[in-house]
Amino acid sequence: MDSTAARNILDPSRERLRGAAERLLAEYGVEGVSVRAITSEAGTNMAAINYHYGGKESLVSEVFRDVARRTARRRISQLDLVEAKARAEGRPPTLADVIDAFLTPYVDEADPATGRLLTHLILMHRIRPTTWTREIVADEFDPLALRYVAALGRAAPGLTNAEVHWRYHLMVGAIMIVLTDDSSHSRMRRLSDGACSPDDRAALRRELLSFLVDAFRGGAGATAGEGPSTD
Amino acid sequence: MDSTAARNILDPSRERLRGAAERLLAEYGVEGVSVRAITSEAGTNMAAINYHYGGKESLVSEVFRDVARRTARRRISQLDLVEAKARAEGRPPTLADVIDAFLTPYVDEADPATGRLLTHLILMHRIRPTTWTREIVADEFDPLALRYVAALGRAAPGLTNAEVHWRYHLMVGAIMIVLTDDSSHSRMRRLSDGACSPDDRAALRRELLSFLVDAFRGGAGATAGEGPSTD
DNA sequence: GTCTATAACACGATAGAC
DNA sequence: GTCTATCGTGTTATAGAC
Repeated sequence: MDSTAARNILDPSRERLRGAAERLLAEYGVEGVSVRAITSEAGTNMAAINYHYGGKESLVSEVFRDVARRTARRRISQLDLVEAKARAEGRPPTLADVIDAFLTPYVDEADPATGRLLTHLILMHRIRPTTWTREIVADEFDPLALRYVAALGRAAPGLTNAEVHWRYHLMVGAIMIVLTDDSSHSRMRRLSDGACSPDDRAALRRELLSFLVDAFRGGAGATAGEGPSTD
Repeated sequence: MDSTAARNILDPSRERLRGAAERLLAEYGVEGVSVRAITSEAGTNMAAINYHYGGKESLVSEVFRDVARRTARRRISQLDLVEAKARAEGRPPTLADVIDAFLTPYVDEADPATGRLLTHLILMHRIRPTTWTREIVADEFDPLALRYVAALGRAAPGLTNAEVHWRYHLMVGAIMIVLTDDSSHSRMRRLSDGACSPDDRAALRRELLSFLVDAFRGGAGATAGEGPSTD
């Protein structure tokens, strides 16, 4: 058994392609990565990508689907956790509990590449939706979203069902923008003269949480009356 | 003077290229539109794009810069308006006034293409920042952002300077996500079973405004105390 | 100032040897 | 299962006629 054979058994080229694609996609995005770059990073030849996956698109969609599924699972189990805890204490989960559960898989991400792939997928889908981004979002995130919308609705009884839906999406947008503030050229750091930085994960979590809790709680009675004065 | 000359005087190929680029970029995005498509739409030959603009990138960056500048101007003048009105009434602008001024150029956009170009620019910059997206955002939007941050800070005295900065960016994210919910495949409509739709511009404005007013007012005293129960 | 024609290159996909 | 070599198509950029 020569060394090539040994390497291939331990880490066959199919898996190496996946790993390479995941690394490169997180850094450069779909349009920024060629099959040549992937196969070169993986140490295989170009044909391998078509042999194992049937084409670039299948490979990247598989990578993104996996990331989406992984994150959705973490979010679901996080919600299970806070709901079980609240039930054990004989109270409904608070708004902060639910929002925090939603945030945790993003903010606590040990592997930053996962977060980047995820934001990349979602923003890509917003800019130019394709069949495969639509399928991934619908398959992997729709059930998750419905569970959270239900939980948020219970925790914010002052909001109508439609309001909770609107605010769920607005929440996702807020999270996306702050997670994609490129830390080496952070716009927020520049504008705030250093007072805010996306690298400060504790602050990020704290600010997101308080912003969102405020945003979801407002509807619970406190807000009536202040419209723009032009009304 | 033949008809070609007449057409060229009234609408020279340089201008036709700009118009074509603007239309196509709004619909298909930078990576989705080729030089061939632009020149074909403009009724010129391929070389014209290099002759007049020096390349595809220069053309698209010029288009995006113009859109950014146009929107920034509208936002600034909208803020001037509410500040003047408030001053005339001897009161500071309310949170709702300021946020509504920020929203208006997006939501009331008569030309939907402008809004699409704008969200496209911003999300593109988030996914894969390039030198030219960075320059446009910094040049055209930074002064605007600082003015709004200052106005928001005055209207929400309960928030620290850093909190206002954080929330400004979170606000932008919320706006972006809801403005890019593709109306022909709206995720929000699907998840809410039709209760929310991005086509309902009045609802969009109303929900955005109430969400954001709640989010910015929360810090003004009402929020202390409710952290996630895991604290 | 505008056009045709084409250069020079990068891309993804594939055929066929091993 | 892996490789080399190449095909066909796309891209931007440019040279040169008018």
